[in-house]
Amino acid sequence: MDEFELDERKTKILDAIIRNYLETGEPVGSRTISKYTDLNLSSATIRNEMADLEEQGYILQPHTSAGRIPSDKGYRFYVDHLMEEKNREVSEMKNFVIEHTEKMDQVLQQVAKILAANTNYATMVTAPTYHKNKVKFIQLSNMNEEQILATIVTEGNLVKNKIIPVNGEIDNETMLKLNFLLNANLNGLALQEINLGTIAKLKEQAGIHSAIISDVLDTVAETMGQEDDIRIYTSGATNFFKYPELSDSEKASELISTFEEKQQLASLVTENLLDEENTGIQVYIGNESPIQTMRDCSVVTATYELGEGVRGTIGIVGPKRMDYEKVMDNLKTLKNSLDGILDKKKEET
Amino acid sequence: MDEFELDERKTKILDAIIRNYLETGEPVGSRTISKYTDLNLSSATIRNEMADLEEQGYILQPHTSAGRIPSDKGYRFYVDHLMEEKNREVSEMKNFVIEHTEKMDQVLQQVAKILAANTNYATMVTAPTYHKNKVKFIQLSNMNEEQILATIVTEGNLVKNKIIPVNGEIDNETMLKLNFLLNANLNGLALQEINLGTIAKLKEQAGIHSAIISDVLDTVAETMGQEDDIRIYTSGATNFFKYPELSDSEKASELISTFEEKQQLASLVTENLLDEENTGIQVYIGNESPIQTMRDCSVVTATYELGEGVRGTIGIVGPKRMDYEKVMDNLKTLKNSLDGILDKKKEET
DNA sequence: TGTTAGCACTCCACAACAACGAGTGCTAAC
DNA sequence: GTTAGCACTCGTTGTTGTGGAGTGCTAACA
Repeated sequence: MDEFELDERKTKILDAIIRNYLETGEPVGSRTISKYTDLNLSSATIRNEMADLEEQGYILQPHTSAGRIPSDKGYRFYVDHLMEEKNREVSEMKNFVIEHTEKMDQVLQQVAKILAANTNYATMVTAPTYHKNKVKFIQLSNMNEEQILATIVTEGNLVKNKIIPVNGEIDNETMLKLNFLLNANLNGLALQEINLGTIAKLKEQAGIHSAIISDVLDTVAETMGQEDDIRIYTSGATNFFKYPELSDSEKASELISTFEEKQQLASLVTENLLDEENTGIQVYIGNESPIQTMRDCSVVTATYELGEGVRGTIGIVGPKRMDYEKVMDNLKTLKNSLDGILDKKKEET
Repeated sequence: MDEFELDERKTKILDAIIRNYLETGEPVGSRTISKYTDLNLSSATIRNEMADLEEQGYILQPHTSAGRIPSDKGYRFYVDHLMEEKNREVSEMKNFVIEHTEKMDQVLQQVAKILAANTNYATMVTAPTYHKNKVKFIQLSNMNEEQILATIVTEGNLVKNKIIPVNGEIDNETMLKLNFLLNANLNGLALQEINLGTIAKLKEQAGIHSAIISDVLDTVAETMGQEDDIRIYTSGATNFFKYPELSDSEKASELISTFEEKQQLASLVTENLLDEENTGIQVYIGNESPIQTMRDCSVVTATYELGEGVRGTIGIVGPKRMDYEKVMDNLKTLKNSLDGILDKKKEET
């Protein structure tokens, strides 16, 4: 119950300190606050209050004769209680996304880019993964004597192909039979529902072609079980240079590396994606983040859900003194634009 | 005819200056060279020779009382005439690549990573593009009442899918006819060979389904005309920080941005890929590079050819004082490993 | 009892300055 | 043609001192 530790005046002062620091990035002194607020208090009084706030752990003094900066606890209090939540429009984005849903990867890259340009922070967007996704359609076709092509489509319209080598061409009748077999047994099933029983039955009915069934099932598993390669798009990694507290070459280098080796970012994502309840926005301040290199940063992520079970994450990484209001506003609007797009598209047509 | 401008002694001195500078990154003075070489000359003599070399444009003096550093012209001379070309083995890479040719994108990312770790420079690898590529197989299939799935496979085994909306299901007979039509008319053709005549003929034969043919042809064009989205994998962008001459935040930021916005790197690639003759290794020193942000860097690229017409590029970007011998050695070995892999694989099976 | 003015103190930032040394060009002697 | 010697240049590094922003504390005040 943090908020009961602070009376109204202390709260106002803390709010003023943080807002000021968010703007300038410089430690803020008592005199500044005395003028900045409408409290009509002298700097001396403010100093007393600041001493208290420091004792309670909301602010820090980089060195004896400097002003104060917010601590992680201070930021957390700000995000939880002080910040106003705006609700602007980012409607251009909405239309943009809706109009281009086919070329998902380019759209997501573009989303990351626009968001980075908009906020001046580093951004990441993960491609939607298809939790609870179901097989919609499977097609085997003869390509030539040595190869057949397997195509698998899921409910989320994710398509995957595999070229399967075979010995000698398979005649058309067998092909039709195999196609029928696969679709009859697998369509509408989620990955978890395809159990050993189903597989055994399939293979039995396929007779001598059971090897092909195996290959197809492998591809199905690969298509639907995405955990090994979440696609992550990033942009604006060099924005870290814009904030002196992150721009010394060691820190910047670490952070940018993390963005370059995109897989490291996955840990920011996975826990949120799996949590069925979580539909909102997460804020990690400093050490709250699961990624060590980001201990001097804040991370804000939002989970979007294009359609039933089709989820991805958008994240913004910046200095702890990031403009939380703006960032969360951006993320919310974006999330709202993306949520349920698949369903909306269906309704339209 | 640069080499006739320099007598043997001047050449030796220039060689010594450049090698020394490659190692240290510091301007090198006459005394150092006097000891570094086996010429048994005093520093004063070296100074005289250095004055000549400077006048001829091979070396530069950052300021009056500093040693000399190589100019672009100096590096060029070094690369063209002085450097020894080693031929070590990077055989691990070879096996690695051969064993994993299915998951191309992961392999290429890995290649970029290994190369970056090996050289301590920034690296880029472009996915092979399929020049002169031909249609191998086209398959349309009914997914449900509203959608059909088009799958296109090229000679290079590049597969692309498109979901095409239709009004009402198409009966199986029509489907077979359309499939036959497409394959009979398009198989074996390169993009350039699919002309208006072919298209008109196709549409005519398709009758009321000519709209579907249009959609399929669009997808074919998209699959084979790759110029808009060359996939580029990068690694080690933060290596720029390792070289003081590139690590000030402005320069580093520019360079890293260029690597992040991968599309900007495409200009390094396109000219080489299209040039049928070019099979070797390109070196761009300083302003020779087509990318402005790399004026303080050197870029070395190699074009590999997995199979007939299936080409990609590997590039290394580092400071002008990069270890050209090592870099070119690495690239050559890698290139040799990749060249003709598709054909080799065929022979194996 | 809470608020404020005043003051001595701390400590960082920054500029000025000096000392150093690596390297040069030039001259004169070998 | 080569080299020793020397005066000179100029960037680097370390020192020193000054200014200012901000603090904590004390004492006076409402």
